[in-house]
Amino acid sequence: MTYSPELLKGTLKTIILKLLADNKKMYGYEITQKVKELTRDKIQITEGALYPTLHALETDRLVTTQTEYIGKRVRKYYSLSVAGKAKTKEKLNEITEFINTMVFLLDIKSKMA
Amino acid sequence: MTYSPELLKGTLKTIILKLLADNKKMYGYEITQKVKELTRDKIQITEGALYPTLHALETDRLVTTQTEYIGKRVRKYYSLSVAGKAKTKEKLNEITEFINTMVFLLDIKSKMA
DNA sequence: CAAATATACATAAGATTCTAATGCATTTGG
DNA sequence: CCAAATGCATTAGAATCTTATGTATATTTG
Repeated sequence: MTYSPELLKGTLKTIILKLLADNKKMYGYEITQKVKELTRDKIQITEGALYPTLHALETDRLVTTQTEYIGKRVRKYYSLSVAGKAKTKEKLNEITEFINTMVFLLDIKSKMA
Repeated sequence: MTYSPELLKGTLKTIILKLLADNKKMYGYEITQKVKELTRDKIQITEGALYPTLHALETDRLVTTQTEYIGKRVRKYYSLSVAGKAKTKEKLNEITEFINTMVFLLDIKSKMA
């Protein structure tokens, strides 16, 4: 990871929810690869963080799952529930506000449009 | 705190360094009040997080300290060392890159300059 | 003027959330 | 054929917070 890993803390759940909102259904390994690809290797989700988080989302009924077999190998797909979609909006609003606050507080110049 | 507290994790050291870069010398309580004021109460630094972090910065020689007495009450001022100034730049670059990555990944509309 | 609030430092227990390590099994590519 | 990739999962330990507690002085307010 390029960043100090502690910066990522608290953002993982939101990242997963956002990806599921955009992609309807994804499995764990696919999520790690998608994040790696989208961030050009800058964010690498570790399995020790990913799976417990996915299980927590399931426990909280924010996602539903369906297991498929690709040959003999299992693949567990995750999809947002209705509650999950609401939670995603909530989390995205929260992180947006947080980022705006940090940008102001730290006087960050962005390269973005 | 308005945000989920876990979002703040990893940002505290950078916030403190940035304030010290802008203000030459500050004491602990002053830092908490300045952050509260600048973020309109959205970020409240707790003492349990603040003082250990200040002590860690001192241990790492990123800040120097001087103690003053206001009447009988002690006040411990912190100032950036040369190494601390370099570290501040480093940390600000890191968090800037991180925020840019998150903005892209989560498709956030930011208010960045 | 007494009591509440604010100022100012500090530490400790416990919660949360991650990384690193480990484990198991299947599939693909050179 | 065998190393790397795919795919799931758990656990020990690290890092970084919150909440609670402790101590003391100064100021504001009813």
